[in-house]
Amino acid sequence: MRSLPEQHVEPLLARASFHHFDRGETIFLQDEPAKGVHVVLDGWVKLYRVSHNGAEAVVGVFARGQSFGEAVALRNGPYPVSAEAVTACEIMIIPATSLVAMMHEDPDVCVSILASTFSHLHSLVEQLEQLKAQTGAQRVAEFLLSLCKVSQGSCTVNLPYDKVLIAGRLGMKPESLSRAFARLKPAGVTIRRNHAQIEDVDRLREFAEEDPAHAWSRH
Amino acid sequence: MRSLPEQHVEPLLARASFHHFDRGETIFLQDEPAKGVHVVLDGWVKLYRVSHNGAEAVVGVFARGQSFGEAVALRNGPYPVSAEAVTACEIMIIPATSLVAMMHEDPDVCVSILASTFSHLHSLVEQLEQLKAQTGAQRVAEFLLSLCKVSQGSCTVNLPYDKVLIAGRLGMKPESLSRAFARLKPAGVTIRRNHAQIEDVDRLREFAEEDPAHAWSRH
DNA sequence: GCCCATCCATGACATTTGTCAAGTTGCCGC
DNA sequence: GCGGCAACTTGACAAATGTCATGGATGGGC
Repeated sequence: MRSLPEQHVEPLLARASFHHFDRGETIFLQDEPAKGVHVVLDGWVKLYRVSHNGAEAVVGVFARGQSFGEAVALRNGPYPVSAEAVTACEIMIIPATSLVAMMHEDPDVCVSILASTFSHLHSLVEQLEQLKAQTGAQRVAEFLLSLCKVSQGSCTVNLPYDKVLIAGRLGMKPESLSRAFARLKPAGVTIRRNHAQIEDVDRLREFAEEDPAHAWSRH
Repeated sequence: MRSLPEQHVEPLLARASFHHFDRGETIFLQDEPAKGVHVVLDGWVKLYRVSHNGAEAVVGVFARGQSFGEAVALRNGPYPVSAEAVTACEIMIIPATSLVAMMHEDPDVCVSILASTFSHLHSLVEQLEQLKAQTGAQRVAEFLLSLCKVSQGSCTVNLPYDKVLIAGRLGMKPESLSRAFARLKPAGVTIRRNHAQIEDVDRLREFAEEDPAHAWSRH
């Protein structure tokens, strides 16, 4: 939603509704009818699916400034995922009808919405690639790199949410995440509390991109 | 694209280009600039990503009548995935400029495009859920069920493409697919050549939805 | 300060999956 | 029919991950 043309922001804000959610509170559930586009003003939100057997698969974690539910709101369908506040949250909901009205006035709004939807699509594709092509430890490495502001040298990053959620986001159990952290130690990563110290970003990147199949052969 | 309002089909067809691809031929590569929306007229197309270490992750397999590349074409960005003809294919490419022009005339076209993009999004979310929450054998079971036309009783389905691709689509190696097929035998599935015989659809569904963690406990 | 709940790390073990190698099957051209 | 190729299956083994149980650290409430 950040790409929305400036002149349209005001009227949308006027028709939006604002909500507070406490940590752990459900924002909406899978299969509920869509209320509109959700924009995170503050806090963290996770999107997840619960499968038949009860397992939970985290599909995305959203921070301040990000939005979700564009496509589903405009189609007026049911949510394909559930949403839960991971921390206390402020959420803005823009009713689909406002967006539709605006789309009729200015087709560029379509492109903005498509842009946002596309970035979700892209993120899902990346998650799939990582799940299929990387080991747990490598996914953790990528995750740390994505939080890292510098592109070389050393760096300390803050783990943005608790480890159970990080594990879920990366498609593993918390125990596996712990072990993955341990396995990153030789690559120069130290975990203390909710901080991760990276000795050398390039070294970590190399670790993340190496072929898992050949990892053992190098001594 | 099937949901496109009727009156717009003709002008799009007039500006579209048509292409033939042989089996195994590359349709486009990741990071190439997008040419437009691709519609499969005949054959099968796979979308995939190649990660740093060379592993290939299949992200989608498309059949006659399906389209892909909507969002990326309209954003004018690079493809996030590569596309390859799995069988000989006929592909129609609709230039993004035609779509943009049409969007300006009729905002409902936006909704059609969003609908298509959304269904891709949904499919990716489902894949993620399955990868994270189900065992290989269960994913194979779901795959067979999705090919199955009947909703109960017995059924014979045709495996639409070769097993290497099925394995890739389900996030496993061909060897694991073979073993998964073997494990489905007790659930009433027999594989012969490229046909799968399902004794009882409900029984298979039950197998697919059972909690993998408790699978061993039931004798 | 102390207790307790929560989060996290670790170990032992079962299961699953990948890897490598070998064997089987069916198909095609001759 | 025969060779030869490609697709597939199977087995043995190693690595990765999940499961369950335990114990340690941290931080809040009293």
